Amino acid sequence: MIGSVKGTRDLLPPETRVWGRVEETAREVFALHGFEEVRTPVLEPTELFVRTVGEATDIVHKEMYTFVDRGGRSVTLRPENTAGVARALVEHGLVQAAGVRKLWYAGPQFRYERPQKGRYREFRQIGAEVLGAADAATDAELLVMLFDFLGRLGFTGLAVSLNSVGTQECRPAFVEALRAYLEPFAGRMGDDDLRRLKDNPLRVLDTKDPAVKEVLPGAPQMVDHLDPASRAHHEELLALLSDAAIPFRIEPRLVRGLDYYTRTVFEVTAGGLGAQDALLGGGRYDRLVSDLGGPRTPGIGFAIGEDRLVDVLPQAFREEALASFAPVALVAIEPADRPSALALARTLRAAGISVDLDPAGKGPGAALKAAGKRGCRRAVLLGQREREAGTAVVKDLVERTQAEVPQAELTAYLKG
RNA sequence: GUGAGAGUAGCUCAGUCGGUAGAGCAUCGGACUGUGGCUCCGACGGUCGCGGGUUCGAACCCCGUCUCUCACCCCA
Repeated sequence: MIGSVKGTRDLLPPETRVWGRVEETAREVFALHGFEEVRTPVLEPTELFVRTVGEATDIVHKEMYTFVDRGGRSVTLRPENTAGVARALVEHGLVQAAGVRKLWYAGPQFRYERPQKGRYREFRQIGAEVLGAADAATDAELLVMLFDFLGRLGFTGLAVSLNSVGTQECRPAFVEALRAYLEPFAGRMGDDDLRRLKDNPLRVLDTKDPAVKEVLPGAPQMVDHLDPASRAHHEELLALLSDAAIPFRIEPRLVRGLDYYTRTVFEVTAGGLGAQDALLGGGRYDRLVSDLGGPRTPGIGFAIGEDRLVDVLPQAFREEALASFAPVALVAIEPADRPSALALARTLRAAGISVDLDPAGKGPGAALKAAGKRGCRRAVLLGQREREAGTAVVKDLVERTQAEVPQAELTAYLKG
């Protein structure tokens, strides 16, 4: 037997109904906020991610599916989607100084990691990006949209964790201040934190080591080292979110794993996800487009881990989605009933009723049993008697009741 | 890349001291040729993840390997 590749999985019915509903909801909500869909290739030039996500990041360093294609080009299965969206906009000349682009996407991403709860090698993200707007109001509106989406899925009690990581100009000074503060404590650090201290001291703020956590409250904070413009941006965002009643937490130690973030960064965590508890993450990336050779264009976006989202989806939304697929089973009792069954199916479908046509053969008993297992809630039976009377028997498979209905009234009966 | 646990029928699992494998559910057939879910009877179904070793003999012990689960790392 050939199994699926490690860390990938098949999504099968009825679970795919839930995924479909989540994606439909995203499409609706995002459209209400003026976002349009964008689809970019799964395969991108390796250089795209090296330049944007950052050569020193774990994603680029050890998690990418990178290979040389038959033409000798180094290509990579995208580990995230923001770089691809930015690349596409630059390539097609769609970023102009004056224009604002609001886009969303949904699709598979790939990272070569050891699978565990909430983490797969192929995973799906639903994300949105705003390019061409640098103001705090844009950040706020993006988060408003995000919470509108989460709210429609039925999530309650979620809050967004917020921080500012400053800019390329003010961050180095902070990093040095942090390093200077942490170095005296190197003696109590394990190998992981020593490596972080050397390569990327910001990551030490994320440590899980209790001995190191102990000294973090005294560490310098990024918010105290922001340049005046970044500070003003941060404070304006907090005020706007308060006004909009978006639940947020200021998280001075929040850092992100992608190099391209500037100023605003955020994430939402959720219970029930195990150790990988980040449901979504995002932030501002004011240098990304220019780093790709485009005009200087600010941007901000988020990416939701769809696998994780579905994993902790509120029960009511899940149940509604599962119940949303319930075609009417149309049973031709004898082979002679097939022509009229086909014609009737066509009429019902034209009226917007989902019809699952059962093959004649094993008798109505077997057909009804099979229909119930497929999730049909109602069945329409057609046999010689009905054919002669111009009627059909409509059976409620849940209530176990039935009624004989004139075929001319069937559409109205089934819709009513 | 590191660590821990697990892999037996389609699914959930049992399998004693090492003696050539079982249950429930599901599936199929029958009781029941125009009305399902309950019940009863029967059948189908396994290279015990894979490979090697120890042994007269391995689902069971040993080694390797693959996959899954969880955690580290990292992130969505």
